[in-house]
Amino acid sequence: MIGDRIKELREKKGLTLTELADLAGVSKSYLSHIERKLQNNPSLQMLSKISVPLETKVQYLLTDQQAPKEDVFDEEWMALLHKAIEDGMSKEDFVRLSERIRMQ
Amino acid sequence: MIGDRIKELREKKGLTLTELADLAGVSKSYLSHIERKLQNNPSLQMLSKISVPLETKVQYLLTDQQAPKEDVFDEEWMALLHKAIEDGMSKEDFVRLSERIRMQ
DNA sequence: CTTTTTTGTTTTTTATAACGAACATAAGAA
DNA sequence: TTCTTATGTTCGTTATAAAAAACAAAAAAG
Repeated sequence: MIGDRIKELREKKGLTLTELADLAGVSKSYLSHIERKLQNNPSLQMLSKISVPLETKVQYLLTDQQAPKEDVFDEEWMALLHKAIEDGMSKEDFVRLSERIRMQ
Repeated sequence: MIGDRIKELREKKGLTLTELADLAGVSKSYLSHIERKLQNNPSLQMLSKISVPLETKVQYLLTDQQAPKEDVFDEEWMALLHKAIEDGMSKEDFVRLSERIRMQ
């Protein structure tokens, strides 16, 4: 549910509800309602505003963290992989290092 | 913009505006407004309803029409990443790992 | 051709998202 | 202790998302 996701990201950033509301330019009353799921139908613009101080994208607000298997390759993963490849990571590099990390 | 995206997917599926509205359970008047961008602030529930007959996800409605993810990376990359994730690699792990590769 | 049905648009109305202000509660400072 | 100050909640209102209905234009059927 979107309310849980927002609260989770907000607290991960160490922001209070009031702080996030101010930074995002939305009312804290409504943010409170959303987080407690008294309302759970925010608009795109609302989500877009909130995503800025949370330093994320609207899409990521919608992905729940216990992603089902088919959802493993969400947009965020794709972005990360894309950037790594651009930075010069080869498949061999990846295999080598990921195995080493797994072993330790 | 979301209206263009919806119209694009609707037409790709060969659906009329009225058909999509009926299938999704939303009013055609509002759908018309959204597609023509007279309104461009739909709610999550609205997008969720529309995503069903369009056979897509809300997240994908929000992504602009770049190449779908399957086309960006090849099968081998997908398999490698999939395996690594199954072995417990988190996004944070991946970022650390790719930074190390970049540094070497 | 005329009539009917399909398409999307415009208008009007209703429901509710979202706001601002008042409020409660607790934590910290005096 | 009492007085602020920071936090989130509840209340009352406003703005607007979304529906329903009426409409226009075209396409298809007769």
